[in-house]
Amino acid sequence: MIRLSKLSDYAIVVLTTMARDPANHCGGATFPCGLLAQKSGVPEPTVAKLMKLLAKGGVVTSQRGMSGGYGLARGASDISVADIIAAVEGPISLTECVGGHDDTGCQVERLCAVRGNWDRINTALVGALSSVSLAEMAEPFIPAAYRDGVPRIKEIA
Amino acid sequence: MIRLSKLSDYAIVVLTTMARDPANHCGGATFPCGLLAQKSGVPEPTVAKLMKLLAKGGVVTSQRGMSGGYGLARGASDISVADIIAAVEGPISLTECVGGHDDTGCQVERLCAVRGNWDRINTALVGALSSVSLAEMAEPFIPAAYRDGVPRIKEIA
DNA sequence: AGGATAGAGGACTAATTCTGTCCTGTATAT
DNA sequence: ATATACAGGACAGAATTAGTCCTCTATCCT
Repeated sequence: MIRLSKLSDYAIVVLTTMARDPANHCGGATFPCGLLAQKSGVPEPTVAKLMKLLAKGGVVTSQRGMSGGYGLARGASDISVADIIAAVEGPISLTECVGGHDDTGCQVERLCAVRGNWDRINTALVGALSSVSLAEMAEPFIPAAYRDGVPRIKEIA
Repeated sequence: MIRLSKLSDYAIVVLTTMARDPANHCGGATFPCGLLAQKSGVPEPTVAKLMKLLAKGGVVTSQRGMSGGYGLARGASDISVADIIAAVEGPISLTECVGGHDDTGCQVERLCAVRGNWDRINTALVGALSSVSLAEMAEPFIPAAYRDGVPRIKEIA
């Protein structure tokens, strides 16, 4: 299974929480870690770790001092899932030997003529992750049965 | 970094070796583990482990006994990278809570309204991995400078 | 038939990576 | 001045992965 680290998963959850919060409807709202932990259900130390990474990655802005906190660096539609993952986990790549890491001492290197071809897959992957924005992730999840105008139970009765 | 396990990486390398081998030009050739290890540069015990998984996943066929070995189950163009990864690592999904795992005891579940939205990303990811075939991975890697008909050094002189 | 080859299946150890937590230092608003 | 809140790094425990090995079964060749 291709795994996303839990940290990235949490990042999406926390950022989604921020994007959804009414206080952020005008944009620019800041939330301290404790509040984010409370609203999202993610443990506070973990939230703190996360936000530091996200701030460094330019996904959120930070404000120190009293009544400080973190806020989205730009609109939720302008933040892609790829941005978030890159901030938390570093550059997105499936294998180690993509992008000029000639010093990894890969024993198969001499015989491995596959290397360059991974680029295609990485490109496809990054494209897929870039095509989904935080705003889309923040949309309420609607079970398939209720999509496309299928009437609710109440309306059936 | 979204990481592919090393095993999957090796799988691509080994399968690529098989697809490229002249003996397989007519298709249906079988290679014992030892030979595959030798040709690919991947340690033999690892190759053995790999091939078992790939056989179980239907990517390769196995033939026991003397002069037996493994062969591609179908043409290299009909084997996608997604097939290979699925065989080695199990179902492709970025997060644990996709696909009805209601018993994982996810503490955030109640507050996590993101779950269903991961499907979009998973779909995009699987699409990306399905769109690249083993045959494409087996193509010799040509540095960008020499693509698109740029003459080789020899031809320049 | 008998021996040699080669895969099937599973168990196990070591290493790596990830997770989650804590501590100290610095900036800011009241 | 002081309390709040982020910045940065260090660290121990847990979980996963990697890699190896052993035994059993099937098939081919002599």
